[in-house]
Order: sequence, then structure tokens, then C-alpha cells
Amino acid sequence: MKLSPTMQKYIVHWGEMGTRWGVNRTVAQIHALLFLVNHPMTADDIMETLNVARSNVSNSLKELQSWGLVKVQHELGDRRDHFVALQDVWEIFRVITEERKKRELDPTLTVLRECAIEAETDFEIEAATRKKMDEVLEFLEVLMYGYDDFKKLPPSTVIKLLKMGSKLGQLASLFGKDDT
Amino acid sequence: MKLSPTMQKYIVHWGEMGTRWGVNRTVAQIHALLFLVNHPMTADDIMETLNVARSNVSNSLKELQSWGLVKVQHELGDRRDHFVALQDVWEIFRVITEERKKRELDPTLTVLRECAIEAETDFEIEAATRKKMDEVLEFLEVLMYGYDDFKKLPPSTVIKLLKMGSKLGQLASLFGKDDT
DNA sequence: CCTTTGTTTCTGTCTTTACAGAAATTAAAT
DNA sequence: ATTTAATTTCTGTAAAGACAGAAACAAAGG
Repeated sequence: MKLSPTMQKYIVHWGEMGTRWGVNRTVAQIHALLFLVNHPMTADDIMETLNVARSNVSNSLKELQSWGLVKVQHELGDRRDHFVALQDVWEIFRVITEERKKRELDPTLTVLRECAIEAETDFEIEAATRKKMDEVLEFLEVLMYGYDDFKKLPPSTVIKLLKMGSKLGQLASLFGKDDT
Repeated sequence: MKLSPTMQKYIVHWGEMGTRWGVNRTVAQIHALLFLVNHPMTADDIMETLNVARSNVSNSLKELQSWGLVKVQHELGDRRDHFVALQDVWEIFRVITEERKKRELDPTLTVLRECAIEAETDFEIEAATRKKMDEVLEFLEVLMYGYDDFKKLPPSTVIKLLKMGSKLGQLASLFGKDDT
């Protein structure tokens, strides 16, 4: 499949963006391609379109499937796998956030909790340091539990909340005890 | 300076985390060190403590300063630079978010806007694809403007909002027109 | 059961990034 | 101005990651 210059630019940039956030370039590019395109593609289609090795496509697709961003489809009278990407932007965002949380933030939280506990009995550590460790932990926990709450809301509600923006802040500071 | 095992674990993990998010390991480690420690450190102190080359420390510190996460201090009768890290967790978070937004999200937004405009006149691109490009753009814009609003609020208010969590959602769906 | 088609795993190469050590630069103190 | 201390920039090496091509594997059809 031949890409229009605009789509090419889009996909290349998306790949670039990926690398800056620790995502493999090819993975990001394939994701962008499958997102933009309006029909399922085979691994060979992708390979031709992006000019990457077959094996690279295969591994990247596996990665994307493990993230839940891409699914396999079959077409009548064709035994090849056809791949389609999740098409809803908010859903994509939700999936990526959720997955990174699970893969990176959760393990981090575990380690930080261990450290906080060890620090309690480690008299080499100054009280001020211990306090800071606790603060980081508290920060991440508030953030994650907050996130867990918000992710349940429908996108339209989240959009409303985002657009209310700082008005919400005024509201919050009216009542609501600060139980930090 | 000798590190207690707990601090070592903390710092190593922080470095590990950094790499997963596109931050240089040493940069992340030095940041963690300076954050945890309760006094300014010289480049040589850091070098000894973390066992990395002097040049590496120098470059990493420059990087951290460019992010606004570390500042130089001078002590009476000592011409060496002493480095201190920002100590407030919420402020650190704000600075990092802001900086990454500036360095990565803003340029992305520019490219995506260019693409969206080019796509309008590019008849190789299907209508559905164009629509998806617009949706991504819209999504990022809502997110960024929302963020711009919330970052002005004091942390205590944000904490309150986060803790209200999904209750806010119920509120938002009561009134508030959905002007998407 | 053998052939064809499709997919994955393996192996080696290339590219990028991280880093150490040396050289060069800057700046303070005498 | 010269010496000394401090810091940065430069250069080469090492490690990690990305990727292509080949080989191996799996499965469907005849």
C-alpha cells in the first residue's frame, strides 16, 4: 500500500514520539498506520508499506496485541491474519495508560513501599529522607487511586471535567476537607 | 558519601524507571540522590557516591539544571559548585510534566496540526482517516488545555479533586452541557 | 503425507546511546 | 601573570536496542 505524504509524515512523527517515551519506533509506526488506515492489513501489507523486515513486523504486531491495541481478523477464503487497531482515541489512551500503569507504575509502587518500610528501621537514614520517601509514596498513591476513579467515567464526562478546569478548583476549595 | 542499602535500592530503581520513560539512567539516579539527600553535594561527591565518571556527572547535572530540577549553591570559602534538588514532590512533578509538555507534546501538536491541514486538501486521504486525525488533535488539545488549567491550582486542591474522584463525574453529568 | 502458505524464532549486523578518561577551558587566588 | 582548582568538552569504547535475513516451525489443502 502506498502512503500519501501526509500519512507518511504522521506515521514517521508518531514513531519519533514513541522513541522519546520508551516505545520502539517500528511498534509505534505500525500502530499509527493501523489506526489511520480504514481496513485490516496483513503483515506483508505492513511490511511493504513501511519498508521494514517481515520479522520486525511480526514482533511489533505481537507487542501491539499484548497491549490490546491491535486485534487479528480473518477474512473469508484467506488464511492470512489481518490486523486492525483500536479505533477510538479515548479508548486507545485509556488502554495505553492502563497498561503502562500495570507494567511500570505498579512495580515501582511496590519497590517504593519496600523502601519506605526498610527505611523505618534503617538508622543510617535521616528522618528528613524518610519523610521524603513517604511523600513520594503518598503522591503516587493519591495519583493512582485518583486515576482509578476517573478511568471509570465515560470520556464525555471527563471532557466536561477537563473543560471546567480551574473552575472545579474554586469549587473544591469551597467545601471538602483537606485530609492529607 | 556512603549510601545505605535502602537508599541505594531507591536510587537504582529510580534510574531503572527513568530509562523506561526515555530518561538517561545516570540523570535519573543523580536526581534521586540529590532529592533524597539533605544537603548540597559537589560533583565529586556525586561521582564517588554513584561510581560514575566525572564527565557523566557534569553532563547529567547540566541536564537536570536545564530541566529546572537542580540548582547550584555556593558555600562560604569553597569555590566548588554545590548542587541541590528541588525538594517538593508536587513541584517536581509539575516541573517535569511542564518540561516534557514543552519539549515533546507541543512540537507534536504542531506537526499534527500541519498534518490535519494538509489532509484537508490531500484527496489521497480517505474521509475516515481525516476524521481520525482530527479526533487525535482534538483529544490532545482538550487534554493540554485541561492540564494548563489544573496546573494553576494549589496541590492541596488537586489532591481534594483527585480524592473526590468519580463523585465529580456524577456531578459533571448532572449539569454541564457537553460541548464537544 | 507432502506441499504450500503463513508466522515466529534465531543469529548476526548496524545504529544509537551511554559512558569513561583525557584534553581543554575557565576562573579564582596568590 | 602564573599557578592551582574546578568544570566542561572532546574522543574513543562499550553496551544496549533495533532490525534484516535466514532458518525453523505450524498449519491448512490437496
